[in-house]
Amino acid sequence: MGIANELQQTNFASEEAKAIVNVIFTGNWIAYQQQELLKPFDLSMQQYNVLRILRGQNGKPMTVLAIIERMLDRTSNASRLVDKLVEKKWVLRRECPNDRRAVDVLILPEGLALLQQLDEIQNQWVKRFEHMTQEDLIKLNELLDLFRN
Amino acid sequence: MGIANELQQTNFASEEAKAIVNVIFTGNWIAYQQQELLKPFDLSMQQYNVLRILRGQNGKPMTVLAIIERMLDRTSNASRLVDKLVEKKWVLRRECPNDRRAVDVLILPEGLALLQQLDEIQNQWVKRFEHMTQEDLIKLNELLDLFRN
DNA sequence: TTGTATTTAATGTAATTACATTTAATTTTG
DNA sequence: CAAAATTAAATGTAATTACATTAAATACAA
Repeated sequence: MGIANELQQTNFASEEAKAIVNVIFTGNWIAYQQQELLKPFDLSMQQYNVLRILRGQNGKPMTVLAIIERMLDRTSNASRLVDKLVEKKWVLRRECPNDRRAVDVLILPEGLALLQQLDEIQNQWVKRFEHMTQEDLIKLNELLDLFRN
Repeated sequence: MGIANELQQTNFASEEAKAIVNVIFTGNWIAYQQQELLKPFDLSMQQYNVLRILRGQNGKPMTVLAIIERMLDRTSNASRLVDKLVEKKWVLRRECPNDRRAVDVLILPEGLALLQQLDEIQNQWVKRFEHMTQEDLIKLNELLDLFRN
């Protein structure tokens, strides 16, 4: 018996206590699935997140700091994350013209192509949530937002 | 502006896509808070989880494998996790009498006392969810369970 | 029984992460 | 302007984690 079922069975001190464990567990669970999905592309979730942030800029460059500010999972290692993306030729790094301390990062066509490919895979993949109604999903999102205040 | 607000603003491809990001993000967010809460006790979340599993045995020993099976966050490094708990004198490790390959792990009174102290802190801490009704929390737990199928 | 396979835990390792420090550039202040 | 403070990114490091391998004990099969 996995923990997935066990969560329903275990008796928690309170509904709050259960929600805390449930949110963490479900987050890890879905993160793991996403990692598996990205593995064939040699892409970590954080790298994927950075690529999508850069795509959102519509061609405009971003400094490393600006990237960090928008990352879901903030880390001071954004430099090394960008390193990996540069290595794989998905992004370009160059000195920022107005501020020589800063570094501009730009997504390359290869990176955009990769994201497009992943968009399609994700669209297929989310079909696993067909058992949830649109109303369920909206409510879940609302409650998670509420959970964080 | 943090990502917390940004989640509401960003336009996702679908409610499913938003839920995926939301569950992961909220999981990381609450896990971080829990880590901060445990930090003064020099206890990681995984160690805390193992201690609670052992408490659940009501004094009966468990093998490392049995612990792994019940862990929220499965890892093959349970050996090293138990190492840390032994170092801190919260648990006892001894050869399993019926199977000399296996190792029995037992929570010590010091470990139980630590957990009791943490129970109280957690009870105080969950008050931060007072803005959610009991009904909200139950619904959230249901939807998370549904999300995992 | 004896050799093979399996099980249990520990260990080796490479990569990742968190946290602090460093380096270089810019801004602020006197 | 010059010195001090701040900022941006990179780097060093120690700890953690994931994954594979090892070592020892047990189970199984010929």
